[in-house]
Amino acid sequence: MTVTIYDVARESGVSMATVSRVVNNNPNVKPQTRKKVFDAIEKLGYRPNAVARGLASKKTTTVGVVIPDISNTIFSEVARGVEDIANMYRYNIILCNSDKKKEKEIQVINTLLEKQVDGLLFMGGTVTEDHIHAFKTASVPIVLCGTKEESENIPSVDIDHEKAAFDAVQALLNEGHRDIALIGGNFKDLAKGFARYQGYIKAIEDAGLTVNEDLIQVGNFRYDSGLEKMKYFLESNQNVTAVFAVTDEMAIGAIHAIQDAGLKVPEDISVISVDNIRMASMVRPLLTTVAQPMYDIGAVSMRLLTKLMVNEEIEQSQIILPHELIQRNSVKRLT
Amino acid sequence: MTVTIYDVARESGVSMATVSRVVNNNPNVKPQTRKKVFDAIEKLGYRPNAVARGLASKKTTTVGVVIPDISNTIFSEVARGVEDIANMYRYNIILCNSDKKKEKEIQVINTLLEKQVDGLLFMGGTVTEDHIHAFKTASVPIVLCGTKEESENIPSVDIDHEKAAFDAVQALLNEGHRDIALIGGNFKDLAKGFARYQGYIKAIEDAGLTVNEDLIQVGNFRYDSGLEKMKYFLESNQNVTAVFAVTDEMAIGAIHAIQDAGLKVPEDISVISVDNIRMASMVRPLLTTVAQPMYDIGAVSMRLLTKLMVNEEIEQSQIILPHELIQRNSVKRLT
DNA sequence: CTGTTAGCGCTTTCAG
DNA sequence: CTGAAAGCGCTAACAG
Repeated sequence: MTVTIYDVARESGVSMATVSRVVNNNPNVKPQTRKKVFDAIEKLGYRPNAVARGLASKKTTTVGVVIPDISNTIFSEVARGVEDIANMYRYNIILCNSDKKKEKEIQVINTLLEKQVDGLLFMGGTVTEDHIHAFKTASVPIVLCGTKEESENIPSVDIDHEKAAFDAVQALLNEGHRDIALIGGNFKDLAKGFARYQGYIKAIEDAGLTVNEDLIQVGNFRYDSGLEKMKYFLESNQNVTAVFAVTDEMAIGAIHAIQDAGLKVPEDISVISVDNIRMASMVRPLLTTVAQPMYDIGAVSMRLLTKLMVNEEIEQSQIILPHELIQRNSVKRLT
Repeated sequence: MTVTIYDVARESGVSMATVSRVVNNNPNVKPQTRKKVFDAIEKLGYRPNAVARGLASKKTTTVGVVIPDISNTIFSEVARGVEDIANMYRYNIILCNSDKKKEKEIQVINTLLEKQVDGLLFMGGTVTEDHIHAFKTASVPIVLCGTKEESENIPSVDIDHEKAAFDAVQALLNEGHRDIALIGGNFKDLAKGFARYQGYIKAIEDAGLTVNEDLIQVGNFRYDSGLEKMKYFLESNQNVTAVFAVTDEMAIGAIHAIQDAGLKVPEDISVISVDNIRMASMVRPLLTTVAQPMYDIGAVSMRLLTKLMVNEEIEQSQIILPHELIQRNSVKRLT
């Protein structure tokens, strides 16, 4: 039924080894022989079986990717970078959603390893002891994408979230703002929740101001919570002239809360955040934000992984990508 | 180095076959034996090799998914539905971006087939003869997700794009609008481009009106083109009271063009579209649109594929999912 | 309930 | 430049 390498060998009058060589572009084959084999392949409609190849060669040319949620634009942009580079190096991607649930993460890591992936890309929240344990049982390289862990023993690529937040808040400070509210995220989320919160604190204190706890609310990174927390600030009559939201989505929610209250951004209140999702330039006013290079985070992670998979020399295994303030129209100088 | 089923067999004093049975939950194993085997597995840290299993059993429990662009929210929401259901039935997903390029599509279909996936989910634009040819060489089931092809011989799941557009335009008509502009998409895209255009035409004609070619512009489905085409209508002083954009993104672009011109939505011009992406409820005014059940399209496709993969009886292989008008705030009755 | 024995389709020494 | 042969780690009859 299915045509195998053996059939091709017989048809073209050579051995399996030779067919294997031509299929794998091994140069040690006489052109004539090569042609005979190609003809037979064509004639029989032969398609190499990657599973058999994987078993024999112990390489599957596929890498496992564990991602919190592919339908979340941040992650899907990262995933695109991952896939493009994977594709460039002829790897395929097995994608698994984890919803940031530890159990699920560990579970998918294991099934990915059973599938004999040549490498693993892990995107997610926090890397716990259990994760590290699971990684240790792997005999293939792993890189953390958009996260990192304390010991810095596992290769990773991310931005400096604290500094990004710091820069955002400082941009507000530079425009004369002093009463700056924070719409943060769960501190359990080390990167976006905690580090970005820290950046806010640090910027405020660096400016010689004191942090006002009343000006801090924590949401869940999403639009609705940004809207809700901003509404709270407005209704509780806090005297804020600017707000820093740790994600664009929350910032956009905040903008709408402000607008819904009959106020204007940035005339009445300025808004800034971190991320630069596509939507940031699809709102009115256009959102000023600190851009995190999503695509690049994915692309660079994958590139790093490809090197690791072929035991290439690595100069730097803890990569911090640069971020950049994108000035648009949601921040105004305080007069 | 790596521990195999053979090592476990030796360690637990049984045969490979028995180990295989307990690993695969075959009930024909005495509890005691089962326990011995589990102990050995635990002790040796055995992890089944899915590649070897795949070669021996001719099943890989993985399905290939070809998707135009995972970073596009529409597709990533569909992909989430696909993954959830795949996961539920213990399948893994190999994801390949195609950018809707025919060459790339055909190419990834082939590599997916080489990887011996148990089934294929194809999302993309148009299904050509070449695609059909590629599908024919496959010995595994295929389902089209968010597309379909003329002959209706390939299982598919999608919505009725023409009817969805028709309903959107009719909603405008019902509110008294007569001068309705269309911001369409490339007609080469049969589903979103052509079918939705047809729905517009049909609704206008059904209402006894005549189509005004001056009120038709075609964009590229994205935000910027919606903005630009609307700007054109505004500047060319067309007397429109409402616009139907074939995608939410273009509709949001149109809303912003209107607002940028100092007019209001829906007071001055009403806007409606089809899709209901998440962003539709993250803009001001909230976008009125005909919802296409993205997640379900993915979920149902995958469910259909799981049935096909186990040769289950299929009652219906051309599935049309329902769409629904979501009334929000971007449409107003013409007074 | 358990063991034996063929392969699955390919890569990879090792010879020549 | 080419061929023979030994697996890769597992499943699936088949026999008992």
